[in-house]
Amino acid sequence: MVPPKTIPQYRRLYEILRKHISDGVYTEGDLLPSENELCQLYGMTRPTVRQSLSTLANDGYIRKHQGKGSIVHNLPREIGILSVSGTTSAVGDRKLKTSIIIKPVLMKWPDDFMFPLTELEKESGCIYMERVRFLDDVPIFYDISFIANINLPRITARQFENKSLFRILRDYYHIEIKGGDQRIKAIPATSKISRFLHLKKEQPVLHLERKLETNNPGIFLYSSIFCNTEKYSIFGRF
Amino acid sequence: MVPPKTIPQYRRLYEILRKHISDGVYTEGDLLPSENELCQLYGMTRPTVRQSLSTLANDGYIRKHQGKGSIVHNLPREIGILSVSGTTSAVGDRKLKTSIIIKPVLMKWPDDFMFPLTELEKESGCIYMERVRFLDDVPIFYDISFIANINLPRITARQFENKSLFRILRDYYHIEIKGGDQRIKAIPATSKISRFLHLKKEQPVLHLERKLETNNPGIFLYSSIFCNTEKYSIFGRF
DNA sequence: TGATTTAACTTGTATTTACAAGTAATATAT
DNA sequence: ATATATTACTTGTAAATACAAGTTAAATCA
Repeated sequence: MVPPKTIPQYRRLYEILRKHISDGVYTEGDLLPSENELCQLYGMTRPTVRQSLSTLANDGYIRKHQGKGSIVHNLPREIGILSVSGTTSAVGDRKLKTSIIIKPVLMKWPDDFMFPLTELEKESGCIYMERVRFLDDVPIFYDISFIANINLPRITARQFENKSLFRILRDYYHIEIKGGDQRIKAIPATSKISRFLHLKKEQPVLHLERKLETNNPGIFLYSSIFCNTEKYSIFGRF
Repeated sequence: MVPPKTIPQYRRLYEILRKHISDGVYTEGDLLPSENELCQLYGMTRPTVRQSLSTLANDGYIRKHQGKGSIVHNLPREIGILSVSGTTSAVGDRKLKTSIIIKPVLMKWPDDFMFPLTELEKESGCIYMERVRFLDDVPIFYDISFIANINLPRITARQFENKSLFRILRDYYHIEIKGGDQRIKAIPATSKISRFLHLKKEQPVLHLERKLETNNPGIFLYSSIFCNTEKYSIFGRF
């Protein structure tokens, strides 16, 4: 479905080590093999290995200490669900069940949209959808997503039930999320939000407004996410 | 006060470019000089220049596009105040005025502390302080800070009025913040919080619980921050 | 003119080499 | 036995080099 790309070596090692950490091969506090050992083990040179390790450190999986080594720092993502920095960690996503509130529809952009739009985006209209995501049958996220209707044929006809929006975009349209900005606020739940998240009205919810960048320079994915943080928190690293 | 250290070249270039961006020498959307040009301009090799640029990209100051170049992305930190990822950006700190609620005092750690503590930390007791930070005379942050009382002679006697806690720690005790974890929640304001942040009781506030790491492996700085996000948001990048 | 190819850029990935600086355990001297 | 110095690790910084891959604009061809 997607053209097979050659994965860079440093990325390969990154994925291997990340998997080992989340699988528990290495656990909290463990010392990773030294950079030179990793070079030998995986047949790479040190700069390449270092690129893997610095990405891992950036995403919060390890801490590097000069003279000591790389120490595993597996913060409890499974509970924290959503990482604020670093890759949007599909880790926590595994346990999330998604239910579609409004299937993808084509519509005009809202007036006073949360982020400024380019002319191209404005005149293209947007694909709109609403979802609620559950953890252990408790609603945690109420997501509203927007994406400009540019080069997305038949997207409103796709099956979103089991696949994430990210996967649909990647598999059918070769659109990959590369990063983004977000704003975070605490707001009182509106009646709509409280209904979807099973909360009382006016109860505090976390509101994230995100602009995600893709490998296609003109195409952004916008989302407005309301989180029930009564039981779970959002994690971040810096 | 602090022993002068040699600053790495890549760090030097990072600071120069960061300053240029926040000073407006380069503005949003501008193309930075190419890597090779920067090499010539500052007499470094490309790997060194690239290290500067990737740090800038990580902190959200630029976006890199293969084949195009590095594009300035100066998100409005001045309004956003506090960055969630990246260096804790003293940028926004400049405009913040601090008022001390409780001067640093030595006390026992609270029971049920927000993060697990080491034995050494527990038996050392903690330095405790409370502050409120204002932007344009509007209270934005209510900070509660904890730090283990290890190798911090006379800290309770220091003048905190104009200096940030970070600066005190760095200048007098050679303690540098290297990174950290945080949890984010939306909670209703308690009466205490609402008083300090000039909000109504039960109004939503953002609650950040942070564990900051220092260059001293055993010493962490903990803080519990309550944010008034009515007018301003917290920014993040990922 | 208009479409296509080419060339000249840009950043991305990777190797090799060298030395600096921090850490920890071992060996040595007192 | 206790400091002190050495040594053998670790990661950090930096250079020089090469080619891959994406972008853009100029040159070429129809």
